[in-house]
Amino acid sequence: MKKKAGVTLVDVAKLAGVSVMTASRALSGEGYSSEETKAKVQAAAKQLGYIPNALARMMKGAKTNVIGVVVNDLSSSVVNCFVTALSEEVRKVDMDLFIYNSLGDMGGGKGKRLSQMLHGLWDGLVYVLPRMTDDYLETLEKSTSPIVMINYFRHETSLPVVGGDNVNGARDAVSYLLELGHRRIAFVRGSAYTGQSDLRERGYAAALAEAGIALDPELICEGNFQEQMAMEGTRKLLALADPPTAIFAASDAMALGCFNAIREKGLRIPQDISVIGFDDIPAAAMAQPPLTTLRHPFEAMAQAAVQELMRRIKGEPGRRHRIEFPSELVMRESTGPAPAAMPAKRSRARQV
Amino acid sequence: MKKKAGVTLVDVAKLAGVSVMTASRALSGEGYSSEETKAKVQAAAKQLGYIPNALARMMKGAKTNVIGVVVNDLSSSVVNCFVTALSEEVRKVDMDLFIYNSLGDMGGGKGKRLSQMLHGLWDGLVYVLPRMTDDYLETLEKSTSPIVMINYFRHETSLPVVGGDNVNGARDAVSYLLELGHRRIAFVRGSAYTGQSDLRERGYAAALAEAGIALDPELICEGNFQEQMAMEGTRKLLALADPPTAIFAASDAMALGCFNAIREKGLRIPQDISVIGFDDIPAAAMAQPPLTTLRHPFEAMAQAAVQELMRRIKGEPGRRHRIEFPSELVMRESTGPAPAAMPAKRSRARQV
DNA sequence: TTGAAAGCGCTAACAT
DNA sequence: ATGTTAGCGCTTTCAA
Repeated sequence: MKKKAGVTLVDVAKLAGVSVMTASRALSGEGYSSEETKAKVQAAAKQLGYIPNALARMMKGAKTNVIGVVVNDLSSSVVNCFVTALSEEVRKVDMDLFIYNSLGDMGGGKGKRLSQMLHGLWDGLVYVLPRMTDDYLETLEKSTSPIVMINYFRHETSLPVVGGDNVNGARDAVSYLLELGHRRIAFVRGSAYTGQSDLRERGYAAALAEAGIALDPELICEGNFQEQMAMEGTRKLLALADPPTAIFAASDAMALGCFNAIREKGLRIPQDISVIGFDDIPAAAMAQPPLTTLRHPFEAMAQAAVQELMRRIKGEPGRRHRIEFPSELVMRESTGPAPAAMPAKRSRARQV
Repeated sequence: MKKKAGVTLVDVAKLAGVSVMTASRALSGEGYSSEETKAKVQAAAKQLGYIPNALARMMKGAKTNVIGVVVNDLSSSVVNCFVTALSEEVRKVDMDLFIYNSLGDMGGGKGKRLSQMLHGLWDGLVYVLPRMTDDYLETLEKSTSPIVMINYFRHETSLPVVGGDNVNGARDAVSYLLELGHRRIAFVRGSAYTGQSDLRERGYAAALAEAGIALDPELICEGNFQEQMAMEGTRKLLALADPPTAIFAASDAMALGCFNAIREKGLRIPQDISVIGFDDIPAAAMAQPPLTTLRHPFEAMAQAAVQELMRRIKGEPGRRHRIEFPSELVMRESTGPAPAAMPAKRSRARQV
């Protein structure tokens, strides 16, 4: 296989009886060319089944008109929501979008390959909920390609970050539960990679502090943003001597895991126990009962990310280093008033 | 911006005091080069922060080592399962994988752009559950690039197709319900794009025919593979004078939609009504009750697709034109014996 | 309006 | 073990 089977512009030009350059112009519409030659060239192109080689075109102009999105875990609903929103935004600015699934491997192992792909193929990159080593982040910061991150709070970084307001979102969630009369409110953590879980926990602690309720370490349970682990954690929570009357899960997926553990025990949501999530993934609205949660403005965030990226691609200065979007409390049916407390429990709850 | 900011191999070679070619060899490890120069060049590359331009490299060898996956709807769980499985398979053969989300637009509108991207960037393409116009399919068939499709049955095609055995899977599903004593079995259709829904419906019809039960058009309801529409359809099904005792949904997502409508009516699954899905997406196992369904062997199918694609990329003849994988019945808790029939209904059911 | 030449960054093939 | 030449397919000069 010496030659790539494809038809090249040279072939088209030859058939049309013009120079390569003329053919190029006729097909791209850039520069001048008579209607006549244009028609002739287009006919030739069609006849030969000519398809321009994207690579070669990209090599010249520094622009590829492609934006890359890097994710670690495509099966995450949140990631999915962002990717879908980004796809639509990118289309609006007339670029193409390719998604690269690093399968959780960013910086370790073969991560090197990714950072190589990084170059030349894209005009810019969006990292969605990235999960990267510190080394990798450093490499990225040094890179000259335009980069924007979505929801990365693990470290301070010089890269632009578009994110939700996790602290205030979480505070709102917990305040809402407090208003409903809950006092024993559990928190299910997510994994630490993006730093979001920590912020949400901070909001949780802040709301409790404002209400004068001491933090009970028993009520904080480990999680990884996924259903399974939240289910296991909730089982333990429910087995506590003084179990919570409400659970704030750091993600909707985990909130749905809580649902399962709660039902398993024969308890009702929200009569016996309230559950509130974070993110507002599609499954939240479809759950039984529909899940109360905090909504990320996915579309707005995607738009901001793309705009910021385009600005950098065009060489304009970035507008802001960090863009935060407030999360909106979506009240559905998984939250309700705290159940009337039993005397024994009441006394224990008060002791704090 | 005349020059791309990036450091090129020329810069590295200059700094290291060697020729470009030597630098190339030292970095790639191909061909001979002394340890000394290798070290020198690598140091220079590191110092300058050199990143090879993927594009330029691709232009030479006809191979890009990239496989593209084209999907219409990334938010579909089934698509997601395939993409994830493909990502892993592709990694095993040491290629990279990029995902292109056509957002439902394949052949119409800007579809042209996609088919252009097709060229040069990829060594091969996998279309997952494609949703394309006939024109587009024809273009693809004429294309010289290696292409494999997953679960496309809409038309006969010369392209290799890796697919599940929809007819027999559906037949198994319905046979199972029949064994459980169900006689009024509804079917919720999916959208027609890939042709899978039709095949599943055929299996449904076949199983009923084998059991000597006539098809009741009232029991067949429209759907689009998604939760919402199945929910609406199920409401109508349940409002029927002689409602079904079991529902076979053409996808898990729809089966979960059925769940909602059933619960809404205060009915229990599976005591009052059984539900069976198709695909075995992750949410199926986590549902309440866990959903009985037909499992696609995602991993095996992804592997077959990648292997077939690699064979074509390497210029070897494709092994098979069409590779089918049987679906496996996964019995969970959403199916149970048919409820004892009421006299009135019994008689109607018998009339067929 | 068209054409010729140059070169993007890299590597295969052939020298040295 | 290293350097030189040439060329991938296209577009950006510049000249006609």
